[in-house]
Amino acid sequence: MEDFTRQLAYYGLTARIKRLSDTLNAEARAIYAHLGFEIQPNWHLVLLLLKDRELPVTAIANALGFSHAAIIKITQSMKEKGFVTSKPDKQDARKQMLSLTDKSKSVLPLFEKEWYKIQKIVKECSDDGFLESLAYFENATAEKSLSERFKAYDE
Amino acid sequence: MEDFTRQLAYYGLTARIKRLSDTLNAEARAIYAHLGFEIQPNWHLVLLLLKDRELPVTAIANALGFSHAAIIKITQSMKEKGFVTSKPDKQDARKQMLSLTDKSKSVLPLFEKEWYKIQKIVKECSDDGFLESLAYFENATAEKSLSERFKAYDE
DNA sequence: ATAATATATGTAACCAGTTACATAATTTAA
DNA sequence: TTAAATTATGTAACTGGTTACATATATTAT
Repeated sequence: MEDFTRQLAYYGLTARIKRLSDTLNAEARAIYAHLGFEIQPNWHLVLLLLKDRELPVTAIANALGFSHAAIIKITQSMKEKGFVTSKPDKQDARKQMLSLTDKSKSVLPLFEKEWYKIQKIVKECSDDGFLESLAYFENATAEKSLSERFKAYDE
Repeated sequence: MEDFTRQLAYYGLTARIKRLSDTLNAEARAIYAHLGFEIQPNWHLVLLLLKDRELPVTAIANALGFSHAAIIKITQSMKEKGFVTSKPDKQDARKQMLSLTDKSKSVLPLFEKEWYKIQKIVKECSDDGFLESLAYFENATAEKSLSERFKAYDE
């Protein structure tokens, strides 16, 4: 029996999306290993985000759609590898402003060259409407979540 | 800054897919809680798969695209809740044949009614090409993985 | 027949995220 | 101006998957 989840159409969507997510992650890891880059998936988001700005944890979490706890973990590993630093905000002592180190800035052009290739390859594997379809779904569920829609269904 | 990952187009795909996956999972949980169903996301895959068949662990793993270890964990919880049972295969003593219990069979029609609603709602949130786009990506990366494509890129 | 290889299940350790909770700083309101 | 509410960071416990390893059975080759 080949891929039961496809036969299920919308019933199998969740599982297929999960699988796709795991695949993309594993592939990113494989590519970084191949290149000898000591970075992990998702770090590129932080690197690109902080490229032109300095931001506190919560702002990064909001921009990327992760929990603040996740951002703390991610940036802590990035700190250990010397890619980011933090210093308390002068105006608001609660905030830790995160920014790229010189090391980051010096390797970023190299990273960006490879990310560009990856992006081309991902695009090559996507049909024309993929990003639009994804945005459509994101917009629809942001407007009214699936569970809210479900509760409203019978009324 | 609203959703930096969208600005990144294909650079942000992985993160958006991950987020979508997590959302779908959380929403499924919320709906089951709302309905008072004592099942978890992914269980429906196993229930539908075993509805008309008896299968060993590995076959389920292959059909659903999970590791066999994941299937063991999932079906163990399902056993604890009384939805599946296992018995050793007569022909091959290595295999544990998994099948639905009477309890499962009796509640399945009720579950299927609600899954139908969920499926309608997911469809409502998807634009026409979504499943096709997803299949396109799955096919492309199955044929040649992203990391293989990457390695071949420069040649 | 027996040795080597392959397959099936099960377990352990790990991983990257989550939610829930704790604490400190800031802002708002009485 | 002080109490209450909010916001920001950080930590702990949990979760649902993974890979790596161990063991039992079956299959293949000699």
